[in-house]
Amino acid sequence: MTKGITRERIVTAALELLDDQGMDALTVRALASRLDVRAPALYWHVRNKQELLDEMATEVMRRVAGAFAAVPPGDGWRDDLAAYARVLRSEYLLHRDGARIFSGTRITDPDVVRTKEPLFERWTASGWQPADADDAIDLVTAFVVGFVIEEQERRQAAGADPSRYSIDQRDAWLGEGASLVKEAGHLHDDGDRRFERHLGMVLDGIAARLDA
Amino acid sequence: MTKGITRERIVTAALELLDDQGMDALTVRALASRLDVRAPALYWHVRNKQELLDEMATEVMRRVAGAFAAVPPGDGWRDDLAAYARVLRSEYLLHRDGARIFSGTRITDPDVVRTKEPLFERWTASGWQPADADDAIDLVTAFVVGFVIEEQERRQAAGADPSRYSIDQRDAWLGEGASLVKEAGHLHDDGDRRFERHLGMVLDGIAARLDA
DNA sequence: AGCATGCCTGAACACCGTTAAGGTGTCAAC
DNA sequence: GTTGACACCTTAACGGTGTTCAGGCATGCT
Repeated sequence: MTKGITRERIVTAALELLDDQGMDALTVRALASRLDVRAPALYWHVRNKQELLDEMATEVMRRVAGAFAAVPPGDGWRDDLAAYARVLRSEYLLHRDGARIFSGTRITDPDVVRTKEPLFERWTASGWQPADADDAIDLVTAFVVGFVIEEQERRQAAGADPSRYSIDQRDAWLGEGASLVKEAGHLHDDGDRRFERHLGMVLDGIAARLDA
Repeated sequence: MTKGITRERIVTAALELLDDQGMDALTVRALASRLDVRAPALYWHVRNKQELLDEMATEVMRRVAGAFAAVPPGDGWRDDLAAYARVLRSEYLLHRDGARIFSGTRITDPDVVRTKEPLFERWTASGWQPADADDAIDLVTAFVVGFVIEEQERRQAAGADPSRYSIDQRDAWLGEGASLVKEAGHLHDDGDRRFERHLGMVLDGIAARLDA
């Protein structure tokens, strides 16, 4: 193992540690140990733990931008937005509690923000105002964040206590009555299909407002 | 100050402490001190800090349910959903980092979940399937969560470093080019109007799929 | 009177993020 | 070839965290 510690190696090791052991185990000491180094060594490269977390979030968004750039341009804004939503979700899903941890954090790298420019160019060329494009991206982002937070919480709770998400268990927990709430729970699906269905509604809503 | 500590008093005191001082200051010792008691005393009433956080989240959702129940029934599902979205947002906004902290946490009180029943009754009576109602509520919830997470992050960052969100500062940070991204940033609005506009799009999307 | 039980305290443990002071290696200058 | 500067890492330590444990008052039941 090479001994040179760099800011980038710290960030990628931190993401690995997060995935392996979860947020609580992401301590400075554990991270240092994974890099074969003592804890204070990290403070030479990073101001403090918060800066490390910001850097991790930026790295995740960098990967989102990279993965999105690799997707061939779609046939209109709807394809583009759908591709962005899927990329964002899958990048969040790669990391434990990814959506909760990495959403709403300040991006520290301007290049990541600038990847939006080609999108804006395409959309304005087809008649959108920049403000519309901004609304559309932020709305889709908000939806994905909210969706994946709930998705990951559900997944994690099911992993920790499988009985918890059994239908019978839930019905019993709900007690008497509430038959429609129970019924809805029985029909509740998970995963990609649900995501695509909800995403479709969001895109329909954008279309209703902004499409000519 | 009465000396009897109860689970409820702990939870409300914890919410107050969170609002006053923020998440980092929400320590077991500080909370105990606010209740005129030493830290280990709390462990008689609460298993551990995680359970306390779950209980806080449930309390917030209980207040959402209460506030929503106080709203007169709307004229169709769209009014109901909009009212729910507004109540949820404002309850999140009441607490520092509310959306990030309280979203996607397991609700520990079945009564809170059961408040959805009357809504489901009204909507199915007017033609919706229970699965549709479930989709609609969850989609709106996801949107509100994502929206408010970003809203609170922005607000907090602006408070900590006002220059950070100045337009000139941002343009300089973005560097050369990216003119459309910059322009969109200039037009970006905040607060209630933005929320209502985005909420309207989400509801339009639901209407496009589920309305007859 | 005695005993159990409910609720709280004091002391302690292991671990956390972070800082301070000091060592080792590398490389440039003289 | 020695000296000095600097980058990078270590050991030691500080204050604070969540949590546990043994004990200590009250209160109420037998």
